[in-house]
Amino acid sequence: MNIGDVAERSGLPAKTIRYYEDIGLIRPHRSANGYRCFAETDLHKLAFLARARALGFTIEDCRTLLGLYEDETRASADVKQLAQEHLSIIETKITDLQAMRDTLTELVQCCAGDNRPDCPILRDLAGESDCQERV
Amino acid sequence: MNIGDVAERSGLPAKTIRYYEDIGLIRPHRSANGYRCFAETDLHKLAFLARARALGFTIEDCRTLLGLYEDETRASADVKQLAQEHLSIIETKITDLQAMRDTLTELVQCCAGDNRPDCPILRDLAGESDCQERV
DNA sequence: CCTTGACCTTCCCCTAACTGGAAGCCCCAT
DNA sequence: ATGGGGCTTCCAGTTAGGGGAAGGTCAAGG
Repeated sequence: MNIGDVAERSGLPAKTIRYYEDIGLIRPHRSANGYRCFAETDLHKLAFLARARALGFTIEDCRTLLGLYEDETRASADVKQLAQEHLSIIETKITDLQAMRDTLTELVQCCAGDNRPDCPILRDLAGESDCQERV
Repeated sequence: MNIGDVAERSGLPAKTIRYYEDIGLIRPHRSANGYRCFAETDLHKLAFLARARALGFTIEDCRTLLGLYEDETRASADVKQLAQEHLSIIETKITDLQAMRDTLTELVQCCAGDNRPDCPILRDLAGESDCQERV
């Protein structure tokens, strides 16, 4: 398979696949003409990577996960721990974003949104918090 | 004030403050010795930026917000719209992260986490989804 | 046989928002 | 005058690729 084929079948852009080779996540063979030549196992790895990335794992996590996947003597505890650490990072991000969302929602609700300059959002950013004197 | 003072009072690292000058968000004066010399208004702007950044606004949003803040003829509708657009970006991120969290949580729960190699997390990533045959 | 277009290659620069570090000047205290 | 801390600029690196240029390759059509 050429890169275009695996790109289509894995759902990853060709650029991304070249990048993954660059950083050593995959090692496709080369044809006589210099083209990358992908085997089924390469495609399988790329699909693995695409799923792991879609779950938000970093590239380095993906490298570790691939290594564990190929290591028949792995302990599932190692995989689980990696996933749990990633999970807690995600939960932190969710919490942070929810705090932003809550504050922003309140500010937006307080803002008239008309053609006058008076704006509680700007007042809040400027440190003169009011916005209906929230307790 | 020197940069160390405004750094402490604004809560922003000196590096960040220099960066903000670099990209034109602030324009502190210079003392005879070449040191940046910050006025109260500069400190005020930095605090404004720090709050806007903490709410997740991009630097370019911050630039716009600062401009609106200093424009006495602004319409609060412009501020509100910017905030609403940002809010919807945040909500999208939250939704995406929650989907990741839900999937990961399920996978982690299915994984024994012992010293055996069998692992539903890796099976899922490899495309052989099982994990208690979720409907 | 030649050309055209699609595909492939490498290479380099660009992103956001900083952070780290090196080399060197300035100021104050001892 | 010397030591330490603070200040300056500049360069490089971070994540995970994306955009695009310059050029090689292949199959089909005229």
